[in-house]
Amino acid sequence: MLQVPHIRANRTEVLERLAVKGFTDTALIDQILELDDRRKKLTFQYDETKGSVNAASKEIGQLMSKGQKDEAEVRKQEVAKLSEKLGPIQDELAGTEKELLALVVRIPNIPSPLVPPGKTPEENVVVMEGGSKPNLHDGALPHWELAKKYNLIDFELGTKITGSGFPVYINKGARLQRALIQYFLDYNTASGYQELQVPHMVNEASAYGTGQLPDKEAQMYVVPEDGFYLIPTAEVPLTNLYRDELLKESDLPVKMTGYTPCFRREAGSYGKDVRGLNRLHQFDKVEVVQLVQPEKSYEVIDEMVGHVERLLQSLKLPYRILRLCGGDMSFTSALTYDFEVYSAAQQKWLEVSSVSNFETYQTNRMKIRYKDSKGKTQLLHSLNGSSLALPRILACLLENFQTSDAIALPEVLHQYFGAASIQ
RNA sequence: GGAGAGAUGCCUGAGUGGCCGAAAGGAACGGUUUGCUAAACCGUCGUACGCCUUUAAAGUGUACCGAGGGUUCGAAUCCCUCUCUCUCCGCCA
Repeated sequence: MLQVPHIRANRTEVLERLAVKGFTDTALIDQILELDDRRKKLTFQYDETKGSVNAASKEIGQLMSKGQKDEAEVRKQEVAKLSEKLGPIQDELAGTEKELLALVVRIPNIPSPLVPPGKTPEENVVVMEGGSKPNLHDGALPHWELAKKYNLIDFELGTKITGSGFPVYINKGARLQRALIQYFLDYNTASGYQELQVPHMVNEASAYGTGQLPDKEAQMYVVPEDGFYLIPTAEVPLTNLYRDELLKESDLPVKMTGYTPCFRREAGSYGKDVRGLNRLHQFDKVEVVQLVQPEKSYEVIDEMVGHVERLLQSLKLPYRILRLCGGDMSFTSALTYDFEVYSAAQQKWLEVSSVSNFETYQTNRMKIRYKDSKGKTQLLHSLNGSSLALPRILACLLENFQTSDAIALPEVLHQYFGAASIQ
């Protein structure tokens, strides 16, 4: 969430920038500033009153120890009266703070000046296109047909044991998936990311910390009996590892990577977009997360984009990088690059990674801070990206590298997969 | 799941109603000393939110001793609820 003092100091600019994301609720901003004023006034009132009570209480203690009981009794009566005022102030203050928080979380992150204007995905800016689209032979198949032909994935079986959107990977399909995970993790750790295995369920505080709650509750699977949420991405547990931490500058940058399954309800999805591996309720993903000094985060996002780009290049997949426009980027992001790979048989681009800088939006909520060289405590910037989401990569590998009687895998995978092709 | 013990600052650990934002030791940081390392000595060593202030610093107030409530003029300390950790037993990959 945004920092109220920042909104106060830059009200006009904040509003201008938020408009890029389609946020124009000036009234909300002003309401927040008013509530914050009230909060300050009440805090002052409470502190003053409580200060008097504390001082008087100390006197009573001294009177008692001197044996002046009568005088102490008189003072007690006075202080009790003063104390009575405290309760209502405290209640009002708590109410104000709660109300304030509820409003502040409704403001999206401020888009960076790099964010192009626009409302729809069509207005995203292609900043890079790489690799080349294959010329498929006649009778080339979409990946769900290939998965059947080579017995790699059984979608019906998944439906039987769980439901649609939960495929079962079989034999070489399972092995290829494992090879990709291994390759991606190795690739990330070679760049200095620390590998972590984290829980696949998180508590409410964690889901709140990265912004899944309160807004996106409907997108998550919930275990109500234990108050847990199945993670929609490794970003949630990984970033929350540092919740409420105060880091030293020497701890930075924090670079983490982890493989996890991701669970998404995808309520409202339907149609051909969900065909095959295009959109699943459970899928595997390797994620990278960084926590860095504010002045470095835009340098770091470029570095992360380059990191993911080289990974895609190594897989020999045609890809493009989009800088998302204000209307298409997520609520919590300040700048996002999406990576898409070309699914040759479906003849469409599939998103396989999303690299974002959240600046202090997440860390303010999670209180992830560090002490800078001057000894000043300030919020870190958080960034994350996928490197990479598995199913769509798998789909593109199958489709793009198919021949009439095999799938010829890119070279980097041969060793991990244990073969050069799927027959 | 049953029984018991516990939760204090970066760590260890004292504190059972006012003199406690909190002893002591360690770590860390700064300095002095030093041929180097080490040691010794001196100093610093929480966070948040207010107020004051031209920003900052300084100053000052309030809150925080697992979380939430309660008793009291006054709570780390007493009471209630919850969460978590540890030990033993049971169960188990």
